[in-house]
Amino acid sequence: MKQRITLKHIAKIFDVSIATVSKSLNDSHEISTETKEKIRAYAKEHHYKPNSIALSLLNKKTKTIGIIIPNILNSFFAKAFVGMEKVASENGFSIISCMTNESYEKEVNIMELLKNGTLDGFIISLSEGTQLKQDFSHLSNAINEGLPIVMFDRVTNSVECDKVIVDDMQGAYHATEHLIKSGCKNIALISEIHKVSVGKLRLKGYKKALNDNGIELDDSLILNVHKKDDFNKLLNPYIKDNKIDAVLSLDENSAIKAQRVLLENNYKIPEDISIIGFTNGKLPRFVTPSLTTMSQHGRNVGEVAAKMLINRLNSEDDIDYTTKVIKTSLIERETTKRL
Amino acid sequence: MKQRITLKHIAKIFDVSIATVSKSLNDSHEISTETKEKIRAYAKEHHYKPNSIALSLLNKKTKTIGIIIPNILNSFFAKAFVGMEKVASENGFSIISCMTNESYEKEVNIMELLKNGTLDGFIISLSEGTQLKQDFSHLSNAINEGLPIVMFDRVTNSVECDKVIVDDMQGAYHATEHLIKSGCKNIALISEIHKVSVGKLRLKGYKKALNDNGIELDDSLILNVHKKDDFNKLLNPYIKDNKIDAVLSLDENSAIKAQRVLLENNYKIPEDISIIGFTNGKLPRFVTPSLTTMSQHGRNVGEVAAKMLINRLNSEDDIDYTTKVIKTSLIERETTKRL
DNA sequence: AATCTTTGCGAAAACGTTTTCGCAAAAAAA
DNA sequence: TTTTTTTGCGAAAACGTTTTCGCAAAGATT
Repeated sequence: MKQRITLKHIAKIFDVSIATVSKSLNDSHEISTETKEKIRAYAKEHHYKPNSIALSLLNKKTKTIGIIIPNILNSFFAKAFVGMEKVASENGFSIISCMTNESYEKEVNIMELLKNGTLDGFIISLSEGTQLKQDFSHLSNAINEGLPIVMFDRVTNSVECDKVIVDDMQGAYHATEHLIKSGCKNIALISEIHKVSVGKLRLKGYKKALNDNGIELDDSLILNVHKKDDFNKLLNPYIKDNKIDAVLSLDENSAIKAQRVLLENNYKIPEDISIIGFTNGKLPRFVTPSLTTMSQHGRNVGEVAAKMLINRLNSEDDIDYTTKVIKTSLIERETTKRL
Repeated sequence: MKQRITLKHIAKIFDVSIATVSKSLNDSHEISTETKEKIRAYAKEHHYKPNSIALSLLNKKTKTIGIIIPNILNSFFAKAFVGMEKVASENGFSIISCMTNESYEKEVNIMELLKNGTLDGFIISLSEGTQLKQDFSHLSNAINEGLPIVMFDRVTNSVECDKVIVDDMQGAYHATEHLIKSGCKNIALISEIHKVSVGKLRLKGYKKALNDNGIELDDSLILNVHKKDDFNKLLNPYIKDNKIDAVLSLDENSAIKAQRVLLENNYKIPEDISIIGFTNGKLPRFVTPSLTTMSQHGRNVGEVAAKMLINRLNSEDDIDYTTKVIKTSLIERETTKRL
């Protein structure tokens, strides 16, 4: 285990000061070409790399951003993460990442931990726990301590900062209207995410679309489910009486789960019943029949969020906070009728 | 944008030296209770947090590990990542993560960049590019510079370090044998990953199982495919002549793609043809019929890898390098016949 | 009253880097 | 030759922290 080479080492070798070495490596005009060349040659040969910790301490900048997401196994977050990683890496930033597993406590702890100087700023999507508790002081504290935040997807109005959101309401509205236009009248809404902001907005879009199209809202068609729920049981009452002719799922999984149950009950899709889901991962594409979904363009969301943060970090003066809205788009596949 | 509070600030407030402040906050017996209490109270009130950059510089330890994976959208890597994050966070380590997108250049660049002192060690799964190029000097350099590495899944014998691998050969052997025992004789092998170590090992297992069970190897049944290939075209020759009665897929996607084509061609699964895939993400579980897969226990792989690295980092003396093998297990679902 | 011990604190070094400023020697100009 | 300018380099401070050592004052022991 060799010692890492430092300016001091090199200085000793050539019997010069560390200042001279530093300046040589930075190609300062203060140093003679001769000296510069021999020092740079030596440094190169021995793979000298400036210690970035020392630089961070000096410059009070770490060129590192913290990304805090609820769960990387969710394909929307995974895609957003990929987008951020791309932009960060293009701009010479490193990424420190954390998963909150939807826990408020983990979110607070991890942020407290990372406020210790290792980071220049945060990109975060709120955990379910945080959105339930409605306590955002860990976020405002970070901003007060000089650490800018970009919130994406799951955001809150209670914190003033840059935001990147998906037009969830509009997306759900669009999806619902698409179902209506293709002849569906009894559209069940299934959601595992009724507790988070995003879920609420999508519900709003669903309701508005029904209303605008003269369909009365039937509360019994709104199913707020949990991850472990048995979809067979859940859907049974509706299937028995042929009560529904479409399913709009607000999250990644429940559309697929519903589809399974419907297929098992010999429904023809999309003839008897149409399905639209949210979040466009691999799943909807590969399932049979392939699932029509609203794409939230996760990668794009991530790219935009990272750009916003990096812009702010790179700019001298204060920029006004902005909120960017990424448009969803409907990816038509086999679970909906063509209009 | 407030200044972050430092020892110096506090020292000035109470007109003491920074040494006194530091000692007070660390509850040193050298300082009178009175002084300690007032300083600690003030520090707490003003949310003082020691600057970890300064500490890192002092201790030459960053409590941060670098995780380098080809692609987080692959569910095996995503799961491994989750496992690592869990273990790291439990042990007070932060994670800096990077995706190579299978590129040798990106892998080298990112490692060079991160060798600058920000990290205590690496966990890496080699990119396809690196496995093709067979140039591992960026890895051995890291080790020489005192940065331990744990390699997982895609490893190489050319670098001596800790490793966590899946028993790929045994897994493929097991899967193949399972197909044989359920009556299959013409088992097609489809692989998108023939270029990487893991794919080669699995192929070996497949061949050995055939051999051990007295089935002659038919090279025409081995299909090395590419991500963008059209599976319809690809499988057409085999379908036309009913040439195969089973498919063993070595990667995450091709089993699903093959299944689609087979279903479209009115094969009954598993009666006419059985399918087994590798990598147990959401996809195989949700697809209809659900897909029998070899689980590689990604989360477990990740946990073990992180533990190995952290153990090494936390221990004073040199530990011998070890390689841990995680056993795969067959998850029987609907694409294989029950034995 | 003289000595020894304890208590409470500060000075300074160390981690690795960049940068400002000063200064001597060499080169150029007078 | 004397003065001015340029060239080449080093000393020192700064970033924020911990820790070792030294030292004075107070307290305890003779």
